[in-house]
Amino acid sequence: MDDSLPELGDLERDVMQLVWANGPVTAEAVRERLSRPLKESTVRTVLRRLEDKGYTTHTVDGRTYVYHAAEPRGRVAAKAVQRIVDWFCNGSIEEVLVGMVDTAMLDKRQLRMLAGQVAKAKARAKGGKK
Amino acid sequence: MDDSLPELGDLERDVMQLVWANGPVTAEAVRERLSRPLKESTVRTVLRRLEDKGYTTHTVDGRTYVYHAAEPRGRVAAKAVQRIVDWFCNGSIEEVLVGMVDTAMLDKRQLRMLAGQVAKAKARAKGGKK
DNA sequence: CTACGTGTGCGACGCTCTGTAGCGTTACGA
DNA sequence: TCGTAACGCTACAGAGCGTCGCACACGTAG
Repeated sequence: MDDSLPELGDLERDVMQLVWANGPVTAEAVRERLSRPLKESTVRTVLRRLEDKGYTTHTVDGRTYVYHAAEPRGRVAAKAVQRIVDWFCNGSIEEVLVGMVDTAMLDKRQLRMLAGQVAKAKARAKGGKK
Repeated sequence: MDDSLPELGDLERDVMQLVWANGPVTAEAVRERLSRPLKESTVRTVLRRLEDKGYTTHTVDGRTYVYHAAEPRGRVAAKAVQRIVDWFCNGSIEEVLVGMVDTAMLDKRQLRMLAGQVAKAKARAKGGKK
């Protein structure tokens, strides 16, 4: 698997959010929705860097680049978490999870819901995952 | 609560690991256990920066500084995760959790164990939480 | 009292990453 | 053929991090 994407800066993060939120987008589209008023070249540079880092891919429509998220948001977030767990290394996922519960990030409801998702994913995976 | 600690660089991370692993430590102690051979001043600088960032605190023993982890590892990891969830913002914890399950980071067993922890924490919290 | 060793903080330098652009180039559409 | 709209490339300044050297205290042996 293609793991461990490089970290992102603030602007890059914001842009990714837009990419995820508004389906495939063009540099212009991103620029328009950005809170800060930036030059197009700036946006393009960011988009390109994002692609270099493996966060996006682009297809060409006429002479316009259309950027797509390379991976769904949830997956990327999961990888980020994965990395945390990794450098916490010896620290098992459990340790982190416990920490989360301890910090009241997770409550019973979410856990229940999670269990449901697990079951679903499990079933799905049984069929066609590697 | 004092949330959101600054991010750490590679060396800083390694040092923190040592601090967590080997109880309170002195700069010398850290230096000795570090994989890379670094000058003491380097280690001290890192330790100091770590303290600035709020990851450690120090007490003085004679004229030697003894560094302690400001927060347990699990808690810090949880906060890191929290931050991911935050900048994923709209993205609820659920989304991330689902991503984890999807990436096979979490399996049923861990979920079950987690549920247990939740219950325990819940009970404890019932008494004195906000 | 003085000189030495040990532990400390501070300031610095080089490198990489990130935000932010300007510019030169190229391919349609009129 | 020319103007315009995209694009990529190169640049540049500021921040963060890894790495130190150096000057300054303080306790202790002469």
